[in-house]
Amino acid sequence: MITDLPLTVRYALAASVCLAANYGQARLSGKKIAERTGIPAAFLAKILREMGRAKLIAGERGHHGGYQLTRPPTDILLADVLDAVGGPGEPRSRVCAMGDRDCGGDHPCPLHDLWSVATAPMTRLAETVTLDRLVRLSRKQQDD
Amino acid sequence: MITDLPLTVRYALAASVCLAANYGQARLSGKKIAERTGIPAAFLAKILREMGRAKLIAGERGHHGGYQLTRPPTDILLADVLDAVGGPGEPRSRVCAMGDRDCGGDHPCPLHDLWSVATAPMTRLAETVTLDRLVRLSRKQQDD
DNA sequence: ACCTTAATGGATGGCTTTATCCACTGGATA
DNA sequence: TATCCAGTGGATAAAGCCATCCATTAAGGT
Repeated sequence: MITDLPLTVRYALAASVCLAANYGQARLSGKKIAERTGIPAAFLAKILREMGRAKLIAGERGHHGGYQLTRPPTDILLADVLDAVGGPGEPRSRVCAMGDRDCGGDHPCPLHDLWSVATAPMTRLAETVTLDRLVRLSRKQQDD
Repeated sequence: MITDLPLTVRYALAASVCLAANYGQARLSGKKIAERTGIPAAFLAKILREMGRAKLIAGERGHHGGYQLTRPPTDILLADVLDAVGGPGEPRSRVCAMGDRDCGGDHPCPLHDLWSVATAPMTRLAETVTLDRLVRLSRKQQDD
């Protein structure tokens, strides 16, 4: 319910993992990524462009063109992917869990502390888990 | 970033706490709630209607009309407020953190377990914290 | 050179969210 | 009963998100 991510973000994550699993090998075309992930190709293309602008991936055109991660998957955090498609300068980040505009510091809203604690694991997840780890997890899951 | 709630939800929470703080006293008009919370009055009215349809609050018209909680604040969970304005039948709840449509059970996405664990505290918060508790927290915060 | 492949940029459309406004209804008071 | 107050319902509109399409650009292969 609350824990849903925008589609754009989820697609970006799926595409990143796909590229991470392929790291070191030949480039992956947008079409291939779309096939493997099931993401609508046209929309994926747009998301890949955003990730390219954020220097997270690099696209090469032409015959053996396609996309590649610009850094090894061990160096890319989920937060990097999130920033690439969500930010920078997201609309609501500075506003607290309740409507309060000047929440924080002097006049925290009643939810403030509870919320911070409850959301910390998610933030921490994004800031510590690498693409490499997701790839390894996905390989492990295919074994059973 | 990811931990943001839709404005509608945050306004609903703020209004609920406002009404909870007033529980047992005279009804609160939409205008008063708007003043106290800083929420745009017209938009708040719409949200209050939704909460009314969900039987969370009851509106009375006329001279001393206004809104009241239908149950004591000790009986209302944050999840109740969330459901009132968000649900039932939210769009994406059934889809996992990555794009995977048939994530879960047999073929969980690589993020599945990590995500479940990381989001559990938020879900738990919503399902255990009452409006009464928020009111008591806010009173406490005014003491300093 | 020409054709194919494939990324890139921008235009477009539909849907949802955010927000406002108006007409109507119901209750209280004078 | 006239009038004011205040919730209710629906129409409307602007902004953002989801998604598609097309023209352009660049690189390889023939």
